Amino acid sequence: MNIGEIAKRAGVSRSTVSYALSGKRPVSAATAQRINDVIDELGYRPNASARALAEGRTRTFGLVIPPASTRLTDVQLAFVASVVEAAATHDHDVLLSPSGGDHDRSFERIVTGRRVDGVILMEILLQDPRVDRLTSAGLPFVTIGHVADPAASWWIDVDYAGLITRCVRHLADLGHSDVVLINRSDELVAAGYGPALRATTAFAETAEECGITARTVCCADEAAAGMACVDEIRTRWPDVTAAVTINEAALPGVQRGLHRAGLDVPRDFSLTGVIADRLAEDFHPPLTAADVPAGDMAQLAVDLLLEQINDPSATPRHRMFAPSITLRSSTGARRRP
Amino acid sequence: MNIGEIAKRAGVSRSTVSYALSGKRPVSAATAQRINDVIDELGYRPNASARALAEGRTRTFGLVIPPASTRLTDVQLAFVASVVEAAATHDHDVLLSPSGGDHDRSFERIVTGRRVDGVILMEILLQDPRVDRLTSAGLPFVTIGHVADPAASWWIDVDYAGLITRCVRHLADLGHSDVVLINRSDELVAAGYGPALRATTAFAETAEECGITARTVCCADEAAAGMACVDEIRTRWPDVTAAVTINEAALPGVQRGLHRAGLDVPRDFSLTGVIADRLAEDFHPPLTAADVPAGDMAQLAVDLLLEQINDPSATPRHRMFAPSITLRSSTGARRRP
DNA sequence: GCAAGAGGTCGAACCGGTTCGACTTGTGGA
DNA sequence: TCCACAAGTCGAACCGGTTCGACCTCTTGC
Repeated sequence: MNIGEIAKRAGVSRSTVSYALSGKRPVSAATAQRINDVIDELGYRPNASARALAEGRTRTFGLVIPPASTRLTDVQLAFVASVVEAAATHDHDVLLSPSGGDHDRSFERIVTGRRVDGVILMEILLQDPRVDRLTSAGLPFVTIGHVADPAASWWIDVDYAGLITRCVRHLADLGHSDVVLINRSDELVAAGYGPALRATTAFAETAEECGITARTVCCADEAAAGMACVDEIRTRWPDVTAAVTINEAALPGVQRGLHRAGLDVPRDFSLTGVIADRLAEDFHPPLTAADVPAGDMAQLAVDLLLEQINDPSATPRHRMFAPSITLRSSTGARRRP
Repeated sequence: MNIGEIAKRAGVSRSTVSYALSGKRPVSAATAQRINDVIDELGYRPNASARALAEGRTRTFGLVIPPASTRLTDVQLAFVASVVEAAATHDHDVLLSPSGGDHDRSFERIVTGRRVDGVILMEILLQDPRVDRLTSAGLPFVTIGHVADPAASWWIDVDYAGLITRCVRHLADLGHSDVVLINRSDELVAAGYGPALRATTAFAETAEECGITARTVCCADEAAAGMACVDEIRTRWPDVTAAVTINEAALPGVQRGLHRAGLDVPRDFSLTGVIADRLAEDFHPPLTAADVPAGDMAQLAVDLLLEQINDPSATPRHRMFAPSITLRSSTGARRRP
């Protein structure tokens, strides 16, 4: 069931079979027909490892996901699924590699072992050792989020700053004068996670511009933390009447915390942020939020990666996504007591 | 940066380098030292494709997931993450393949191209063409869920029948006499999705045994359907006071539907079923449910697959998981009107 | 003192593809 | 009529590893 067997049965040489399959050199119609008949009869498909070895490309991408310990958010999950789908349309496969934590062996294996032609890195930090590693290994990659020097690499990002600005303005327009940003975890902020930093800055700036009071709180990526976070907000800043969040995973807890505190959304408290559309719609009430276009981002990430693989000397391209904010029903005018 | 280069610099033959690396034949301490020095200096790692070609094994598993269009449930997501992690501890990688929809090219590529040493199949049907395909290709595989002839293949499953039975008895003990099973989608049931069928049967049988009235309704895997489903239940069978579900994805909608109908859980309506623990805990109120041990299942799936790969003639093994039901606060005594 | 066997190393073959150079044959233009 | 060139095919080299058989040397046991 290898190419030699096909060649023998079709009465041609191995190279002719290869050319018939790839079309890189002309093959007579009669020969091609005979070869195809044999292939169909035997259900032959070339061995991927052999092909990869000879061609020097594996037709596989690596997708580096956050470690399994941190549960994937809805946006991330949608992104992963879409990457696999987009890769499939280009006849490529996707190798998963959890990163951070102890799983750096997996990352190393993929990078050094030449298992993949390129890598998509999720959740990168402003200073990310994995980026340096890929650069020194000369392996094409696209990051979700950008690093210190935006012009030097290929990336896709969400304009967190712009979105947060719009969320804050929206709340200010509704009359809120004390708002809080529910950020992602302390550790992530400390590690230099771009979206968290940009959100913080934009939040503070826009609040000042609108003349309203801004508070910020970090919250681990889990429901329990979200609940605790609401308690913290209530006790530290009882005047806060609205929250903006980029922490999807904490949302169920936030919701529960508000409910337990006897606060109705949006009557007593407004809630908005950057949230996957499916999640935002599933909430009750449905959340006014910036819907991250995970599918489009995945598609583009794959396209950029392929572009880079096909032309290693191409100049880096990138793209900032600025999704619009969808008005649903979790934000409302501030009630004047 | 290939094995020949290492050999040259260390002043030995390529085979000696190979043996030094694999330990399959003894190499003198001095030689080994020299080779390792060179390897460290150059940061050499063997090319995965070449190794796969020579060894006849790729050290990669295929994980066949439901297509991207159907959003993964929490249990499924946890399972995927755990499979990747378990594979990593054995120095294996995981190739993702969405299947079921149009993406069977991806499945075919993985199977026929010998890209993987074995496959883990999620969400299989009682009659599943992919199982036949893998069998005829002679590729080791483990299924999550079992097929018609349980003794003939390797699988892991959750004892849906047993769990549903316990859920129903639990509700019966609490005094409920009209209960409904919120099953997964019509299509899945029609396609012969095992868990859905077993749940249906067990539900009906246990209800009869307990002398209570049982209703069953199918519900698509999404929140909106869950909400519609509650409406349907309320209008068709107003006497129903409790629900058992195996449909995680519909839960947010079910919850919202109950809330809109003015029903408090568990005061007016009890809710239980087979649900990922994290999801059950994040609900309000937290759900009394059978917690599917996704992590353990993933670990075992990987172990079984490796066992099969290492000894293709081994007799099939399987395991039925019967998680216990965790009492939380979504079930309560039926209120006698 | 010698055979048996273990330790250590090498060269060559092999895994299953792709690709290059060369060869043959047929065709059209000068 | 002859040449140039395209079409069609083949054999060999190559990609980067692993593994087998053979060889040499040094112990060890009888």
